[in-house]
Amino acid sequence: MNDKNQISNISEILRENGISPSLQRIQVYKYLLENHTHPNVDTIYKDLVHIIPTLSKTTVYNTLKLFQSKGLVSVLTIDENEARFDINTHIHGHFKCINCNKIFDFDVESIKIDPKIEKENKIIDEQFYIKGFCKECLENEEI
Amino acid sequence: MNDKNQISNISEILRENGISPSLQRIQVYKYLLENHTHPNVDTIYKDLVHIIPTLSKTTVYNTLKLFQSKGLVSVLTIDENEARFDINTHIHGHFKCINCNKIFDFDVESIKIDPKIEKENKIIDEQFYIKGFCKECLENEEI
DNA sequence: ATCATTGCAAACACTTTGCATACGC
DNA sequence: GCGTATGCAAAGTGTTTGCAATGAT
Repeated sequence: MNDKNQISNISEILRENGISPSLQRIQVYKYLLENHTHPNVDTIYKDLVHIIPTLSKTTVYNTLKLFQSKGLVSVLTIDENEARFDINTHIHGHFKCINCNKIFDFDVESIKIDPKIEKENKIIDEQFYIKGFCKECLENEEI
Repeated sequence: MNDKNQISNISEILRENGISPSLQRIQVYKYLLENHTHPNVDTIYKDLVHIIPTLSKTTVYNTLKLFQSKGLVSVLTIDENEARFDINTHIHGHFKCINCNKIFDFDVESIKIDPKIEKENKIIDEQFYIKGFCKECLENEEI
């Protein structure tokens, strides 16, 4: 798909979710689609300001909050200091290395919880986090 | 168990974990033992300052960080704004209502993840969070 | 006497808010 | 033209840091 088509696709997705597709919103969405790296606000801002020189961090915050309220993105709170963002796809887990701070996805095959929880409450979002030392850190360093 | 016994028990637990049992540390630990309410730092501080009038918030931070590093408590990052604390017991999930902000525990019967994750990395901590609307809010309000 | 712990105040970092400017239909 | 979106600057808030005072052995 060429860039023009992709942008009109994104515009369509945003419109379907009740969001008027401004340049900034399209670019933030495109960024999250293309970067499944759990970026924080600062990273998104610094990368996009090259494309939109007038971009402000406030707009990034506003946009992400808007996307979140429409269920387009999920907020990872695995990091104690700052929010990280992920395009909403299938449910998966996040592993954070407490040595190198890398966050990576992993598949979750099934989670069995007390069925009453799902029956009695309305679930909007689920997150499964694991923290520890990642493979690379275990191999490269004496921990 | 009377209070004196409990305090010497807590002292023992701390000592076993390489922590010298100061008055402040004992009281923070006791508080977490008796309040499974996922308190934040401010709540712990405000409740304990009645018992230890000279207590400072810095000490609460220091103590919790120390406990965390020894694996005595786990830090919940389910709340985007602030850390919440829980005495480390068996693994269980946390549900946070996005309407009333209450956090409650629920049983997790099993979580099946890609076995490679457990084999290749060293897991220190696991957290399973669900956000949504709780039973009471669904019953009492039109959401 | 020495080393660890406490606690005050200041600094930090992420996030939100207020408001004026600019944009889009 | 009018309502919405943007973006700057300032304020807010949870947390950390520096350092002096205190406490324990």
